Amino acid sequence: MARPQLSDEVAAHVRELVLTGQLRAGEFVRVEKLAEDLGMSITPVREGLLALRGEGILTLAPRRGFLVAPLSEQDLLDLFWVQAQLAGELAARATPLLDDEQIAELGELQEKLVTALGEGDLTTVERLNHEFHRTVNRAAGSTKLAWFLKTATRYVPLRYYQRVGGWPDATRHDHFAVLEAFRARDPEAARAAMVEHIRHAGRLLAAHADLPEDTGDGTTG
Amino acid sequence: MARPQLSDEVAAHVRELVLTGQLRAGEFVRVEKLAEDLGMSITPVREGLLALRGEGILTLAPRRGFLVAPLSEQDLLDLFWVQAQLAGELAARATPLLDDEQIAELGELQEKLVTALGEGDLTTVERLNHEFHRTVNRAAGSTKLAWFLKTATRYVPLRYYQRVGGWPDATRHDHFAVLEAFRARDPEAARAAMVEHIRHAGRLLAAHADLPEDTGDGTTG
DNA sequence: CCTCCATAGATCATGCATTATATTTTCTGC
DNA sequence: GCAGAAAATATAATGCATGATCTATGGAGG
Repeated sequence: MARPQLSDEVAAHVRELVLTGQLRAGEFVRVEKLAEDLGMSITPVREGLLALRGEGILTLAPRRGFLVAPLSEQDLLDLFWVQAQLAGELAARATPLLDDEQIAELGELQEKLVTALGEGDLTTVERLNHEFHRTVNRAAGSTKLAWFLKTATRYVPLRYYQRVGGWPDATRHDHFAVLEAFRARDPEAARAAMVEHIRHAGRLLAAHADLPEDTGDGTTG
Repeated sequence: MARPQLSDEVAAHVRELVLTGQLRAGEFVRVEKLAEDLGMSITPVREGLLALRGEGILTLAPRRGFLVAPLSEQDLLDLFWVQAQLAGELAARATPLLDDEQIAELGELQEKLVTALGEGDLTTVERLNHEFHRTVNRAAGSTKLAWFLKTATRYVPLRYYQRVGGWPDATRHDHFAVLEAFRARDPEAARAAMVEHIRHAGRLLAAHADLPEDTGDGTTG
């Protein structure tokens, strides 16, 4: 697979630029320049930017161009609130659906995570964390909830968690609580543990990111 | 404004086709045919379809085309669950932010709604319902929560509520409960009333729509 | 049953018309 | 004659149409 779907490449590229602060709120995203930078024509670039508008990351001023939507610290907390509610519901739903084998698998993932953390291999920690959550969310079996969760998660830059102080330790701690709830087959405990886990991560990330306190305008696009 | 953004027109058009069942799950959406039907070129059509993929309504099979994503009755209930959580949170946040004037305005909207309902003017009922919610959601002042709510709401076909038996009466009843919570300045009561209102609407809509019980596959796109 | 080829369709590149913004010019009032 | 505003022009970038390329599918032939 050489380069499937150039527009996806554009979306991923620009999303990173925005979330890492290389493109700042209010700035215009020039189609032609992007096309040149990425070595492609403007058509797929425009398509990718339209997709990002759909994600709420860009806004479109007709005949003026695409510009970066404002993102305040409160926005980030709100996004994590959404993530927490969704991940909590998925964990609760997954609880009665997880069989012994799957719970054992989650336990193994967590063991590996602890090991990697001991070795300071944060990239592996982040990968295992991702797998842990993916296993839970798939088990819950709700396409639409998973879709919303994925959308909320897109606001976290790639490979970002490992750079956030305190996150790896928090993850180790929080996952044990989630696992325990699964083993006890207690859906509401699983929900509570998962909600707390996500909000925990959100607080750490919001404190780490350098964002304005609030954007002031209630623009929805 | 003659025809701003053809791709938006495409997205709205196809969204309606899908949600009203004129395009069914698994069917391919042919770009060229759509372009001819709507009297435009294939470029904006493709752009519109990419936007719908971003909404989770279509999926993209590379080099094969766009096809309608499956939507089960459970999916619809899940979407309303999301809607309910978000609308509830927004109502709770709005409660301390609404001033007397805004609450009075909501009361007036509700009075007009009752009147319109008495006259059997369901189109006006739906419009007033929309205004009622919009007022609350704007007052809450969270761009991101509002964005997710809007996205979840897009799965309800336009002018659909008025065709759902029992919805108008349910709305009249439920809105009073929400209003009372606002007047009592009780955020949690407002949340509970709003959650119940949305879930109520969701149950009615799911019962009205003719959808498969479950799609079986856990495809997320 | 496997291979090769024809065809339909998606995907991307390019070009043109349209529109918003910046700049310059012209007009008006003092 | 000069300052400021309004109008006209120039420039730049979007938005759409068209055309070329590439890929996946279905069927004929081995």
